[in-house]
Amino acid sequence: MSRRSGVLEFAVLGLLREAPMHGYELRKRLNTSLGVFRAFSYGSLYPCLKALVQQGWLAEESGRASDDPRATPLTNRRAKIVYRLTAEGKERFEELLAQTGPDAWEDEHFGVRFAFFGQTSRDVRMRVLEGRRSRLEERLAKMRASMARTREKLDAYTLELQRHGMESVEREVRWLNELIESEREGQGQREQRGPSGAHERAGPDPSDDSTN
Amino acid sequence: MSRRSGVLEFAVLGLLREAPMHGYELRKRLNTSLGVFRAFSYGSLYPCLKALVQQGWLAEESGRASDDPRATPLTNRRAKIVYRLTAEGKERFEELLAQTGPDAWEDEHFGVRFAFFGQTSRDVRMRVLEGRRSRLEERLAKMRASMARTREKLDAYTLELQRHGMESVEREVRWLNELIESEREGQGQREQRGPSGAHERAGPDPSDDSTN
DNA sequence: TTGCGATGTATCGAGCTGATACATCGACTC
DNA sequence: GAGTCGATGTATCAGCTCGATACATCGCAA
Repeated sequence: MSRRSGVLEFAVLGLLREAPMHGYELRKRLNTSLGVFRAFSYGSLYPCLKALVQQGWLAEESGRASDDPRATPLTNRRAKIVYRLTAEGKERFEELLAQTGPDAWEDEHFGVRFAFFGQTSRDVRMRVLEGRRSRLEERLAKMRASMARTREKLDAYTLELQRHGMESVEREVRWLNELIESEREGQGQREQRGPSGAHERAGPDPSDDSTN
Repeated sequence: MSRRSGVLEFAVLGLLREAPMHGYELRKRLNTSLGVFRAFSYGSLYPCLKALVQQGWLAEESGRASDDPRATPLTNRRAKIVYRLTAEGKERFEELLAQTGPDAWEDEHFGVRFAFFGQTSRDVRMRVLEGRRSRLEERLAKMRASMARTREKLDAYTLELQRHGMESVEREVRWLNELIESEREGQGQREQRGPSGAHERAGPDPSDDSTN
């Protein structure tokens, strides 16, 4: 339950806060909603769920189809194990939400933190966004220094790769700037639940309205 | 030596092709030159080096500072172990370079492959670039479908995260398009060693000319 | 009724990371 | 010249993650 699985813990608690769920669905949500940046496997998820139950933050609501007390998840006809957030788990999540330490803006954590921004205060959001931005600016500085140092020695393709990498980071900084600006504008007004139209762009192609 | 370490193997062979090096320097190069996308730790590198020596692709040129035959890396005053590519290793690298299978355009491999584009033929470059592009377009299609399916159910921040993620992928596709176009333009002309000015942008801030 | 893909829980080997240990070197300070 | 500090350099390990896989049921369609 260290660095990486801390993210998983956070995401699981956050998702279960909205509604009880079983492992399979939890994993699907993780890898679609939040999963553009992160992917988790069953090999991580199931042990994590067990650990969270152990901690008392989750409770199992075994949806047994059979009354047979001998039934186990393997022998039982259909053994969904539904997980529900306990009061302690809710507290734990609030606690994690309020944390704005450096962990919150590292690559591994930031995406998931952002996905749950709607459940926290603007103070916290601002701190995380600004922390992330300064983290990326540090990285940019290093990349620039490194490129200045090595630019002559490098292959054209290697250079192009570095250029593209740097542009990606620069782009993310611009994105953060817009978000921060958007949070600032919201100040004093009603407590709003999202970035205020920093991007008013068109949605995905409406011809693709598959409900599949 | 499977999926992931295959990347490390490739990168090590490629770097040593230019010049013999010892582990420490190898790792520095890995995490600056190619390292915008990937990072490798000693825990991966040293075992990999040993395995490559085992395979006969690398040879150790122990730069012993002492003549004492009892000297080991630990007791010796300064035990650099310089690795050199053998003829077999060179062959192996050519073989890997020529591979254009699906592996070559997955997230883990593509960056490193690209960094060594200068050492391969345009045919191979085209296949890898186009493979990568279609891979990303698949992903885009899935993301669009997923967004169309869930857009109403989602929090504004989650949506914004997905939007940003999708834009990142779209941006990479545009980059690939430019590169492919650039390779096509080079067709028939001299075998050129890099992307032909798809990006003529200014370099990093020239005020930062630290030689450090 | 047979086959297939989605749903669902669970485990394992292989591999990677961050931390750490140990040791030397050059440069700097006091 | 003694002490400190950061860079250089090799090496290992606990802990964690992933991809693959096993097993079982369900719904559906040919």
